[in-house]
Amino acid sequence: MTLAEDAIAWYDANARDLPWRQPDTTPWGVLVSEVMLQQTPVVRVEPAWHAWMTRWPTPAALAADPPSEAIRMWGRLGYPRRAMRLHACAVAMVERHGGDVPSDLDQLLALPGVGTYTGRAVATFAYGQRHPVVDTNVRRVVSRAVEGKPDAGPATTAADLAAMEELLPASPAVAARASIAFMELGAIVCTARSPRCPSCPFEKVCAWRLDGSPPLEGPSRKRQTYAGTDRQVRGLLLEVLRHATGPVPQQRLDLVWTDEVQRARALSGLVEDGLVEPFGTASFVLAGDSFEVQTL
DNA sequence: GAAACGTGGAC
DNA sequence: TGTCCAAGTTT
Repeated sequence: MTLAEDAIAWYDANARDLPWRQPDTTPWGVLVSEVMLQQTPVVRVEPAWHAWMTRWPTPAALAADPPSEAIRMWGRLGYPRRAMRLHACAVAMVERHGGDVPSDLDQLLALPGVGTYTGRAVATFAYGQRHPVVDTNVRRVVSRAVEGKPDAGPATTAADLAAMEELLPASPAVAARASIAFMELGAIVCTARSPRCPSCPFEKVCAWRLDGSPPLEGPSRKRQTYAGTDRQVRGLLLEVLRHATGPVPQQRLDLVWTDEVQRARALSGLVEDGLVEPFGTASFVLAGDSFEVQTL
């Protein structure tokens, strides 16, 4: 048995029943799920995906609404630029591809918000093509099982794709199955913390396991703390704008953060990013919001 | 290639 | 309680 075959057998018996994996899911549904899942856990994506697909069953439906509605619908999934790019992506698909999600990898990669992972994921899972699909789960599984390292180092796209290519069966359909199986394995068994090795189909062949599961050595790279960052301030500002039923006066936004310099920087950042627009002289709205001018 | 970019749950 | 982590992309 190859690693891919083991993984597929395990997947067939243990895969989660996720809505975007249903056979009747459209390529658009797959694309939406992939974008929502970028850095966001499955449990938070599921309800958001259902709501999104109900409101906008096609790219054309989303493209017909302003980006502000996409940003609102995104809610608290995080990284709201993804909502904006998904909207831009829908507009681009209407313009370039007649409202269809393209099946060609290069055309996918040319869309806003679609990078190396997402493009290959859609080409593979929505269209059944044969491409290595490498996300953080796959990188960790390959790193441990094949290379014997406790965890994947920094992403090296070309090398990561080549490593996964080595493990991929020849048949496109089976290769797609292998990719989703590796991802699922990394998500629920070969996890970053406390991997469930006794439940792993690779337990007897995993290079890391055979080496005694050595821990990661050296100090872990420091992560940026969230509290007090511009990101937090942007989040607070956007939260107010999402709930707005009209233009939000500057004075209202001033309440979310006391540091004026940082507050101004965060707001101008949101405007530069295209998430927020000035409205009149001293108010702001989500990009694309068109409120009636208030009359006294 | 590093840094920026949200949010919430688990340990 | 604070750190770590979650199907990445863009600049």
